[in-house]
Amino acid sequence: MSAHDLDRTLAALADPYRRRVVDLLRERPRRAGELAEATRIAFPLMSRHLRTLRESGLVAEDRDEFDSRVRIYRLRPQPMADLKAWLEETQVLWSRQLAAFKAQFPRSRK
Amino acid sequence: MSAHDLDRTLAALADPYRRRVVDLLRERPRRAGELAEATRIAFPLMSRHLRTLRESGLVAEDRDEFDSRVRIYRLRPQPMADLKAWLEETQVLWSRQLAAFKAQFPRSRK
DNA sequence: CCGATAATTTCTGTTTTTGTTAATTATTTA
DNA sequence: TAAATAATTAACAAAAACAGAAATTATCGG
Repeated sequence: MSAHDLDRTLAALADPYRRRVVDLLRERPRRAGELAEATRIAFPLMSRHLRTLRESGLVAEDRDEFDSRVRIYRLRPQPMADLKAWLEETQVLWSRQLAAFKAQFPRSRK
Repeated sequence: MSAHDLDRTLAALADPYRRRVVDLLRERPRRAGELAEATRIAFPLMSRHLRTLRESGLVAEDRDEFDSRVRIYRLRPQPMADLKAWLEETQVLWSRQLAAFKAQFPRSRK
């Protein structure tokens, strides 16, 4: 996972509509049209947001097995897992900072 | 923590320079000028990125105790903790999806 | 094959964000 | 108090992201 990937993930998640889509998809996969209606935006607009999400790797598209006009979107776990890993790394370095700080003032303040 | 806050956090993190700053700050607090030099960008540009980070709540600014021209930036934990919580919520809903899916096909595929 | 449906792409104008350079503010030091 | 330093704000041009409307593609059902 490169730093560049994290950028794309974060940029994709930074839009309110797109985060709304992710919020919907984490419950279950949904059709493109369903996402547009639930979000109250025009189809073409949703379509472009979905493309952005696809290109960032956050979602994937399947076709409905009975009607292949219908595109079903689902969340892909990897990008968000990578993001979470980065956040966790931050927290590790953080607690290390805190430890170093405490070591400077060893006298506990009881 | 509102959805709006998450947007600001994500938007702030979505820029490569700003993420570089966060990467530097998670090791230890640093002076504004130090951040500009380490990132190889002009001071005014860094200054604006720092403002964005400040406004998102990701960093805070202190003055050096001996020279108050110097501004020292440090990371604030809350926004990233909130973001992590959102990611974890996603993973919970996720595993629920997976469980529901498995329940539909109870026959394990030995 | 034809009309209807699901969704995407293209085109275009607008707003936001980004980077540069110049000017400004606040503080320290001589 | 004047020069130097640390950093920010202001002004402006270039680049990118956004949203709406129209046109296009692919597939289904009769």
